[in-house]
Amino acid sequence: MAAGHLTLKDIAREAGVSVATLDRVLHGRAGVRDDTARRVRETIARHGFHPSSAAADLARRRTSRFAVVVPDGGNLFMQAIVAAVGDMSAWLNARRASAETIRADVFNPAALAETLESLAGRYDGVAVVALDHQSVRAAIDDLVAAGTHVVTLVSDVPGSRRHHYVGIDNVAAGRTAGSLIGRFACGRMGEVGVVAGSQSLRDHAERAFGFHQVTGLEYPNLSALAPVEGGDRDEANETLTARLLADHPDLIGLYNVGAGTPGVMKALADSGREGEVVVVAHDLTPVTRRGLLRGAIDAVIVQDPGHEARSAMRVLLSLARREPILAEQEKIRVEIVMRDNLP
Amino acid sequence: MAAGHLTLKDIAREAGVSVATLDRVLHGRAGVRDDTARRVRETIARHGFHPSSAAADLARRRTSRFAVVVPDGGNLFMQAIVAAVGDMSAWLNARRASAETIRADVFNPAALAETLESLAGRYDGVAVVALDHQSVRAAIDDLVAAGTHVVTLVSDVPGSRRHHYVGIDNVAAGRTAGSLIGRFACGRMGEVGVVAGSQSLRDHAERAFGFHQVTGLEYPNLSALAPVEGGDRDEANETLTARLLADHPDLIGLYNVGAGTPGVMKALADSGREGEVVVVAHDLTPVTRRGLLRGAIDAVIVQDPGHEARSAMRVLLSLARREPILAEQEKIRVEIVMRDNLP
DNA sequence: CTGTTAGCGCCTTCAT
DNA sequence: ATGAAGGCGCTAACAG
Repeated sequence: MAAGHLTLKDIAREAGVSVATLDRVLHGRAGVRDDTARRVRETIARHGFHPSSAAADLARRRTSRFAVVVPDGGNLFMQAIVAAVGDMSAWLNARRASAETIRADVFNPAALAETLESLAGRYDGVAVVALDHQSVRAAIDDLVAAGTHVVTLVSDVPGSRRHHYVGIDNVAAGRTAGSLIGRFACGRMGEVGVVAGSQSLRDHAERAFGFHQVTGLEYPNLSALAPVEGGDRDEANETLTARLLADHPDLIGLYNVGAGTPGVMKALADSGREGEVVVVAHDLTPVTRRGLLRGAIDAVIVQDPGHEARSAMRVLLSLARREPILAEQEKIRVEIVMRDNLP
Repeated sequence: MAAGHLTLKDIAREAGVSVATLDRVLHGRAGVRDDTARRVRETIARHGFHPSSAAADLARRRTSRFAVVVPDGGNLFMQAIVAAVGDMSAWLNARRASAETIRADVFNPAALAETLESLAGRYDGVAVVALDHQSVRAAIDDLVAAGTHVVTLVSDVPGSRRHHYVGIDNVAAGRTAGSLIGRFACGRMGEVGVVAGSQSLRDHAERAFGFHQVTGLEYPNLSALAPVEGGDRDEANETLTARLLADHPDLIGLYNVGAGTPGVMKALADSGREGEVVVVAHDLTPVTRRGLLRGAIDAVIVQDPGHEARSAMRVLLSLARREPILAEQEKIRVEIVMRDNLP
């Protein structure tokens, strides 16, 4: 490991070829005789040579335009994603890349698909908070076919040809919520309410599935109710939760699968049963944060929106530059946050 | 946000100066009249201009050598850090930088200090798993004074002049462990054993502190015992844990603060009380992973060694390049891992 | 105080 | 199938 890093020229000279040939080998381009290529590769390997990414980027003079498609009228979580993307503009700019966020009606498959279609050709990469639906899947496949790199963000579209999914394993998140409520219930007998945004959102459905899986199999003392859907809206969630509490006097747990936690907490507080009911919710917001601190919420399942936004941008950039992506680094974890490990 | 990114030349022309002057302003170097500088800065801001980092890196032709100082005979966690550093070599190499790992006797302040001293001048940056001790602190300060960038890794030395700490808030980690055991104990009355590596390791001491803080204040049903020290060794921990279990028939919880979890689990299994005692440990290893899966361990507090190693390298590189570091991105979280969110 | 200019290491035509 | 040579945008001498 000496000083003065080696350069293309050094390796070329040692391999007895020109830098052009070396470059061809380095990038697997055609036009090199097999044995020449072999000899060159051997020299590269022997020195553990890696071309300077700075020089490569400079010479390639490639610029990339990315789009981030998020729900319009998004909740705090989505706003955090948008903000994080904005915070990366300087970073992207220094790398001759840029990102724009685009609002779309994510609850409307046709509209979302149309928005995606309209992006073809105008962007080198697209990150999209997607709805898992036929037409959306088709739109994603079309984009990919047109040469655009696509990553799904937060909510995946597994059947599609998207290059990468940036987000958590939502079934695992739901299972985690189930275990948490199961443990915190301490063997008490009772029912557990599940409030979701919409079961047609893949992430919500998967969370609810994981949740029921664990409570059903491992906590016979608990009976998890079928999810009610409030569209992630505070008022709807408040009404639904109030009804849940009224209808089930022995409700001992609440799992809020999506956004709209303020509504759930409001109804719980109004019922006077705050503290008696074990509550698990998703995502850190001022409301969930306060809920944790005063003991009204027992745990929050978190996926860091900043991590996700940055990961999406890094992945799109790597795809554009044809660099390998570090899987380990890009994996988004299901985090459990309690009062004591609040970030 | 049009296409063809702007360049130094463009901005210089528009501001009516040469690229040299622009460069001076851009890097806050002296030799520019105030009003010229102001005018130039205005032009830069108006265009949201960011110089191409690729071109800058290339022109600067700077190479950096980093050292990562880790405990010799390290445990699995330390091995993971070393492995992660190794995995970054290609990445670093492409950026004209390199990292070597150096073993040191971390439990011996004098030896560690001496190792650190010996690094002065030979490296541009040092990441060190430090022992919080006078002589180590002095060695760090000397390194910094000599112009070497220093980041502490995993265990901090707060009084020192290190540029950055890469690691978790260990008091918070201890509190989290306390809350977890408190909740999982479900109000049962009893004692909780605390096994540490050494109270003279700052991270262990802080975790134990946070743990006692929470159990003492919020779980009157629990009485946390004073920490016993097994030096992170399996055999010692096994002996200590066996004694703990024998001496305290009403022990209902165990918190293993450091490494050596295999010893603790062995003793617990042998006592036949596995499953009755709530167990919280640190770090994911094959043993803690298996413990979680079969229910012998209730939760594991995790700091991702891969994240930490990468963060340390990124921070050292940013320091060397005089780039700002993204605090939000470099913050290491206290993660709670249960069976269901095992990564 | 300000401007000119020669590279940095690689990629990419264009010749051969 | 291979080589030669001109940039890419920025930095750092060196002039003025």
